[in-house]
Amino acid sequence: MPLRRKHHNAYHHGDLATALLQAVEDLANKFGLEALSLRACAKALGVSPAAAFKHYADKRALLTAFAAAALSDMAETMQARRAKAQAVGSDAFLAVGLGYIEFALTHPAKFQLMWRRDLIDERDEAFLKARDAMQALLADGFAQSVPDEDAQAISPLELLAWASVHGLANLMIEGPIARGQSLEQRLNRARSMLEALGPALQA
Amino acid sequence: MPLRRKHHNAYHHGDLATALLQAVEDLANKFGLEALSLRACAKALGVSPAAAFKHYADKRALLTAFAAAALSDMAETMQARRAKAQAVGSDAFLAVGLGYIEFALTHPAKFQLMWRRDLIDERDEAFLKARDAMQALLADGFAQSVPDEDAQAISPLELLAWASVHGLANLMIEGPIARGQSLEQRLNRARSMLEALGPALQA
DNA sequence: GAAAAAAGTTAACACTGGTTACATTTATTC
DNA sequence: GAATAAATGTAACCAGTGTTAACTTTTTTC
Repeated sequence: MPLRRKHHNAYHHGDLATALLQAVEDLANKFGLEALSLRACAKALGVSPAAAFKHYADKRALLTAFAAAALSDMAETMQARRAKAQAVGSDAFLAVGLGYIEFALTHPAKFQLMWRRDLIDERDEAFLKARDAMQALLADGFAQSVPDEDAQAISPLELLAWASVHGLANLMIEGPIARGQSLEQRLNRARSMLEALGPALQA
Repeated sequence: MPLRRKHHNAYHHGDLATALLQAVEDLANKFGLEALSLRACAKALGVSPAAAFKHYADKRALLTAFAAAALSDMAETMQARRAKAQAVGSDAFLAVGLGYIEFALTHPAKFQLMWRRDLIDERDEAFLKARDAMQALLADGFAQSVPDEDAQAISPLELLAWASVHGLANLMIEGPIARGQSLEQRLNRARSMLEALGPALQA
């Protein structure tokens, strides 16, 4: 049964637009990105397949909106981690890197969809804005000790940091690393990896 | 027109089993993994859609065979790189890492499909064998200076090396890094990244 | 309260894709 | 050269998907 809110009964869903975004996440997490379909989302919400088109032009538009929101989410999470670390005085780099990996592991659908060029519209303004914002945050968080000549360019060290957390997230989500282990165990391995990266950052 | 070989005319293809593997690669590289279908492969080979089932139980079996071959290919490539580097006396670690990335960039279909748990049968013996072989090769190539207590376990340093090349490959293939740049330019960035990793390996 | 807008439903279309049953053609075996 | 096996084609089935058109119900507007 859908929730009933002020001014909304069973016929009018209330906020189908955001409910669809949630359905995308739920179904993608349960059955995988490839099994995702508009019809499945509609069915999960108890709504007709055609209803989605009143809120999104097509499937790609829905997934693009989802990806943009996912990017913002991720950026927000990492920003919070960095701020917290700076406040406490602990390693901000480690906090950002771990935040990246933890977000990916706890929100696999969001993390995976935001890279799927075949499923989303990369020219979408909101999406591009969100992606640039996260990229800037990454460069900022990863390269605090490394002075950038060009703020746009990504230095080898920044790239190393980004690639290693990105790669570990992928290896853990769809690869053979740490399969079947708990989130804590995985994060411990991630922390070890990031600590091993330390010497490269001072050099 | 299909090639005609000894004892094979247009009706009997000759070696449809391996031709299908090639078709998988070609179509995946051209149109992406998601656009891949048995029918498209059959059409590309000028063969009926049903013909594939005489050689593979189903679509998944074909893709699994492809993934297993891809893993063997990749392992072979990296082994060759390592041997060459050792013969010349250059950095074997760098050679293996660059080999990983170059293989991924020049054979994106192979690289991407071998991680797609939703498309292949991970319990397949040939596939598992190939994956274990590559994993062993990676650990061996990446961790020459790092003594392993447990040969099965992957040390933080090994993980760092693997994750960074894996991540960079992914960021370059489907991510926003080095988009539109030539293979050489990309490999240069990869080399810079790997060189930045150097200090971590000596520590 | 009537008119218009918004949100949903129903029903269908068009297409794709994997898969199978059965007939047909070529290759191999004895 | 006949019999058998192997390889392919034909045709269809069936389930699923995105999408649209036309109609209905609720909400908002004036």
